[in-house]
Amino acid sequence: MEIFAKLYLGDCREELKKVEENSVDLIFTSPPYADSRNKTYGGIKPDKYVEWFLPISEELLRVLKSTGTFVINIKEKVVSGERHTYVIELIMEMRKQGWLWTEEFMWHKKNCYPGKWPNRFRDSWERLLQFNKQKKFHMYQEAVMIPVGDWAEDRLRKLSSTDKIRDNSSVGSGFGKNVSKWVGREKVYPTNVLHFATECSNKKHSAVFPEVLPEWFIKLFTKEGDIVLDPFMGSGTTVKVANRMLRNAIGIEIFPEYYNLAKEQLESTKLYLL
Amino acid sequence: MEIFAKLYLGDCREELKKVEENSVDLIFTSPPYADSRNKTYGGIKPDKYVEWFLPISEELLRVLKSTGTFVINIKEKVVSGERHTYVIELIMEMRKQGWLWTEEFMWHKKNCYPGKWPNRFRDSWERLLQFNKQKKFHMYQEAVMIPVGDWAEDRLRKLSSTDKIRDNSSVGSGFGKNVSKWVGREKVYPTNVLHFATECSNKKHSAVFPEVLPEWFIKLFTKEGDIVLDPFMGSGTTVKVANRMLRNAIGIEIFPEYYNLAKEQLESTKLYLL
DNA sequence: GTTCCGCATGAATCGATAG
DNA sequence: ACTATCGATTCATGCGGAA
Repeated sequence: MEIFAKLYLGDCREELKKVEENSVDLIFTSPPYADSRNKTYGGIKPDKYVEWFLPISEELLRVLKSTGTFVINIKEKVVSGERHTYVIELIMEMRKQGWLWTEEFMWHKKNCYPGKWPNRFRDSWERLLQFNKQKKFHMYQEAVMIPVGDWAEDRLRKLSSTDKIRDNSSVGSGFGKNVSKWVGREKVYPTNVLHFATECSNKKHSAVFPEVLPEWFIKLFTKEGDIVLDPFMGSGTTVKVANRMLRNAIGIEIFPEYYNLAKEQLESTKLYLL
Repeated sequence: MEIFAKLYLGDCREELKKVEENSVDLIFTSPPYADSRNKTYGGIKPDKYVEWFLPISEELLRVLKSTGTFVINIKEKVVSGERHTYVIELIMEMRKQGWLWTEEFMWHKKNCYPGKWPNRFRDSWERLLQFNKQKKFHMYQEAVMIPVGDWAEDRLRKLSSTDKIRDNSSVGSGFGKNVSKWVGREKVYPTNVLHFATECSNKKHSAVFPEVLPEWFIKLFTKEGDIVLDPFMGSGTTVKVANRMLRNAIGIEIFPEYYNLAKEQLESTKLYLL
């Protein structure tokens, strides 16, 4: 099977027009949060966030297959002591565009940012909003089943990325090495709460989310040969994981430095696939 | 110290009028979810939920002290394949009433209800929305500190003596440099994600939330002798826990059977206090 | 070849200070 | 009064070099 990765350098509001309608199986993305990544996206103000995003979600609605899924990773920031409402406003407005707000998954970040304040604790969770175009969509629940018992989460978390790469070819999907240890164990379906640590530490580039996050949703909502889109590619975590899992990938990134980084990483993934 | 428990039988829209304004330190409640508990509040339809709740939150705003906190345990249900929007609409509307949406805590239900559906997984989290009347409110963070993570045990135990002596002034403000700061520390502040199992005991009445849930918020937002209010008392979990923790309690319940159950349970708590 | 330890680094938030 | 910048505060993780 020939797997492609199409990368576009530019503003996704423009670049998305090049993507064919009803062609994408899964959109997984983490758009710049309000007031962050100022240099690349001009630092969207919280009050302007919905207005800024709606034209993009309109395009995403166009390119997604009717059976496809859109998963967006987002969290509202605190503005003058309050949680801002732009995320929940966005949900309301996207529904007016025709999106169905199917589910809200919870990403529990085990290693959240530290800090102490007189009026709040550390924020250790983010939203993963699932949107669909219709009630019936493709979902491969068996692909993300987990062994009974809570030890599984720990095992998965501690697998190094090299371990995962090495064994992917033989297993075809996901978490590789430890699969052998699951044989004979009873498996259950997971819940809508995901426990993953962020990848910080001193790598050359640290992504905003760990590879296991897009991996989980790619397994759940696509099969091999499907098309995965990330309109805010960043350093290309989603695209890279998609290709490794034998899904086609489309990535858009406005910032040349990130775009090039993504391209480099894809090269090494390609070599691995051969 | 004399601790009271005032229980009212009736519709909280009426009974709340009997509560003095600016008198309550913490409101902790889990209102009937849309379409559930049909017999008590007439089975509020999801589309009417906000409209139904706003007069109540208006009264709650009146009775709460300016330094007090309102915590509401709620989760939107699925209606025709979508998460309904009544919860996020409620947030928007309560802000118009003057409430500040300070924070959204996450209750991760470790043993959530079993089940399987073709297009979604088990729902294992609920929202705990924190509202306040002003930016400054009472919060006793030290009361809910938790043991430090396992990482510390392994690592700090073996710190060399030079590491322990090393002063931080020479290195600047780097937190990581200064590991010695963590020697002897056993407690850290929690995050905004709470991991509590639901109580599935075989009592006659199963509460909608475990006792540790109101306990955690009562510890965090009140001190002994303060007043805790639950306008949807149910079988009285919040009221009972409050009294046991030497906080005064006010509870309102519309359904006589629950009201009586709460009264019974309070009697035994009283005996315990003596 | 393990295990152990030093260390940088996070989608943070508040309060004070400065323009 | 309203915005921009800066310092202070705080944990958990994985990499890489050392034992």
